[in-house]
Amino acid sequence: MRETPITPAARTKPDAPRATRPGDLSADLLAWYDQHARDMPWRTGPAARAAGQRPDPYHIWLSEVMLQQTTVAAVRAYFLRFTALWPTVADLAAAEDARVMGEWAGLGYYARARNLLKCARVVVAGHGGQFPDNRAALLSLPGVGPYTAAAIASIAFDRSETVVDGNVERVMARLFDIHTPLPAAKPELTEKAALLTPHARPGDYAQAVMDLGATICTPRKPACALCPWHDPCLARARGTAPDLPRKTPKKAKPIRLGIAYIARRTDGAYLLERRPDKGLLGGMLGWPGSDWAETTPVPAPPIEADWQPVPEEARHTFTHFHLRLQILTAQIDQGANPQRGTFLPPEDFRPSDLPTVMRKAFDLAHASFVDRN
DNA sequence: GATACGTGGTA
DNA sequence: TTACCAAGTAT
Repeated sequence: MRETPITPAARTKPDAPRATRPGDLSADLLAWYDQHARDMPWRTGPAARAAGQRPDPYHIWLSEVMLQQTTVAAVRAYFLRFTALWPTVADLAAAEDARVMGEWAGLGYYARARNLLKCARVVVAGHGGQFPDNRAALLSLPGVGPYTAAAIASIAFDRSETVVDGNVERVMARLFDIHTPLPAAKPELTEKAALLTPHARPGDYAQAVMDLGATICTPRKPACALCPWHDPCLARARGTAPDLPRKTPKKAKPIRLGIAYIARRTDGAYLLERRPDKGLLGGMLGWPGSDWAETTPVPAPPIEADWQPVPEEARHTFTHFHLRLQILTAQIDQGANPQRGTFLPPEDFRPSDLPTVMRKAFDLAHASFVDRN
C-alpha cells in the first residue's frame, strides 16, 4: 500500500526536477519515500506523520528488536501477536518468562527475547513505564545497541540520529564506492551515513534509507534505474554496485551430532526441559538429550523406558554449525519419575512454544507415535 | 577484533 | 543441496 504524497506540488508539475535542491540527497530520498514507503504494522507512514500522528515508542522498540537480523516478512505476525497479547510495555513487563519465550519461539536469536523482558522491566521499574527519548539513555537498555538506540531515537522521538544497519552499510558502500571489506569498513560507512542524516524528518529519513536498501539497493541485482540516488551514486557510475559491499569470507560450518529423547506419557504429557539462560537456545523449552559435538555422545536416557530410534534424523543449521539430531522415542506409564526434565501436560505445552530445531524433532517423533498407535 | 547467537527465503 | 543473506547485540 502506498502512502499519500505529502508534497502534492511535486505531482502537479510533471517537469519539476527530481532534486529539491541540486545535491540535496536526503531531500531526494524523502521525496521517494513519500511515494514508496512500505506498509508495516508498527510504522506511522509519512502521510500519517505529516498529519501529526506519532509512533508509539513501545511499538518501535518491539519491532526494532524483532527486526534485528530478521526479515520484515518474518516479524509481521510476531509483532501483531505480541501487541495483541501485551498492548503496553507494562503488560509485557508483567508477563511470565515462559509465556514470552514461547511466543518468541521460531523467531530465533533468543537472547533478544530474554533481553526484551529485562528491558521492559527496566523501563517500568526505572523509567516510570516511559522509554527514554534519547540515544544515550536508550543505549543503556538491555538488548539495545547502537543501531536500535538510533532507530528508536529517530523514529519514535524525532532525534537526528544515524541508523546504520546492513541496508545502510550497503547503500553507503555503493553511493561512495567504498571497497574496504566489512566489518572493517563499518566506521567509514557510519561516518558517511552521519554526513547525510538530515535534521528534518529524521524518523522518515531513517526508514527511507533502510527501505531503499531493502527494495532498490538490494544485495543482488540492484534496481539502479529506479533509484532516487541514481545520479550521485559512484558505484553505479563505475559499474561496481553489484559487487559492494565487500565482505571478509566466512568460515565453513562444521557438522555436530546429538541425541534427543522424546517421551510421551499415556495422558499425552511430554517430557521437556527448560534450557539454561545462557548459550544456544537459552531459556527455551527443549527435549532432554546429549550435548551437540563432533562425535556422537551417548547420554543416559532421562527416564527408564523402551527407547525406539526414529528412522529419520532431524537436520538443522544454526549460525555456526550444522546439526544432525538422532531421535529416540518412548511411551511412558503414569507415575514414572524422570531423572531429568518435567512432564508437561497438553494444557501446559504447545508445540509452537518450541524453537525450530526442537519442533523438527517433535514432528518426526510424532509420526512414529502415530505409526505405533 | 573475533566469536556466539536462529531462522526462513532465495538463487 | 548448499551457501548466502536479513532493520545487531553481548561478551
